[in-house]
Amino acid sequence: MINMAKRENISMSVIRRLPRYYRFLNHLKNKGINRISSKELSAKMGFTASQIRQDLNCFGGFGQQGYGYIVEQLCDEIGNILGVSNGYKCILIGAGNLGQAIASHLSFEAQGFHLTGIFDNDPKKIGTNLNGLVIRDTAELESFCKETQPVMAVLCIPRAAVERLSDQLYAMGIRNFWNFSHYDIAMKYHDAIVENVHLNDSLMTLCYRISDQNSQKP
Amino acid sequence: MINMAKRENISMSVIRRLPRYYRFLNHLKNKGINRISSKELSAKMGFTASQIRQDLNCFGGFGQQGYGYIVEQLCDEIGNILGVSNGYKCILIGAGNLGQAIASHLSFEAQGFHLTGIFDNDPKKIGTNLNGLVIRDTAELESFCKETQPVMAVLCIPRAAVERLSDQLYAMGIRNFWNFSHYDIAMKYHDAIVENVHLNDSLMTLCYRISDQNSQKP
DNA sequence: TAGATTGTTAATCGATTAACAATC
DNA sequence: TAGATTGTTAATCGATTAACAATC
Repeated sequence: MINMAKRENISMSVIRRLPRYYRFLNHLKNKGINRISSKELSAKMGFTASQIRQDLNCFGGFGQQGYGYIVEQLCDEIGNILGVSNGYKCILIGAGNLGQAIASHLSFEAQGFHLTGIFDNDPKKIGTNLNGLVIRDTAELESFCKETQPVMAVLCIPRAAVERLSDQLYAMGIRNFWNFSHYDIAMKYHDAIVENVHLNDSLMTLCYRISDQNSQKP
Repeated sequence: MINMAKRENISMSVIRRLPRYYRFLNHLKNKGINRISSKELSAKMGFTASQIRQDLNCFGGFGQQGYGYIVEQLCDEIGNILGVSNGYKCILIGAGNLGQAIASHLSFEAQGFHLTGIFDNDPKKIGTNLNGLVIRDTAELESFCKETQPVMAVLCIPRAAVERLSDQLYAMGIRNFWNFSHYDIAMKYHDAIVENVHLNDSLMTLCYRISDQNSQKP
């Protein structure tokens, strides 16, 4: 809705850098810094100034020639582009350690989403409170979704459970997933948006890099 | 150590795909599948067959012409490349929700690392048990590291705490970090390997993609 | 042997960087 | 105005895909 003028097929490489810009600019804004040039930002963030200008200009000309960018304005602009105040309704499935961590994360820090329901199938957990929300029985999923129409589901359940549940969620109209399981859900649905957080993959990558560095030493 | 013959400056794009290969091949192996061609794997994983062959050949010729790859052999080979049985000693700092989730994750699922210590500065947590390890006072960090020489540190603490602690960890010889904070630690040390998991960034990316798709609908 | 599929080289595509005219 | 820095086009670099000879 906002400034869609220029936007057209933004590449994933650019999209993945946006939150980083937002993070840094927010930090500068809170520190009371007013103005910044792409060159200065480049030094702070480790991107080239050229890339920063290139990235920003996918969405519009936010700077002033000869002057640079106004931190607060640019920050808000990127916030809007990201949709930090969209408040998309979402549900979280799986209230284990990870689910609990994500739930508190979602309530306190994250923006752009509004957590409306938490589900688990452990009788010990059902009915208890987590960050101001009562944990519901997975059996209630269908009625709950019919009523509240969540847009996104956070999947903090094991692989096998996702294989079972994802079809149900899809059938209920959910097309967006934040997936923490090892299951590659994106292969299944052509019109779903899936953001994966594969912690194991991340850790293995680190392991490779450590091994690799060690083997390159004399 | 193993098959370093071909390996030379592997790109991050390739490295990030390795755990995914490992995951899929492991799954096939467990299902008792013996043989697979790059074409079949391509259909399952959503990479092109060409890319799969290209990737694997960074490390060696693991296949047989006219036949394909032996699943178990290829899986083990990639496991070795990743270093899944290296058992690098590591410590975890921050036993909040996320830290707890990661600790159980590390003990049960992840490979390549061995968690030897957990630290927090909350008196309520210190001394309690988490996944078979006692939570220690952050004040003991130095003596503990001198004694056990961990190679990697998992950072499950807030940004401000990382700013303070990272220098200490670096001074104690730790050069590898699995960083869950919003602080970009990699900018600080030229010789550190940092694997970031920025959950907020991931979530914001998802938010952007949802907004973007909605705005492109009629 | 014929068919299949690899390993590898060449072609294409996309992303990053450099350069510079426009302009505040 | 002169200096600075953007927005944007062109050049470079790297990653992916296609093609095919080698060979099981």
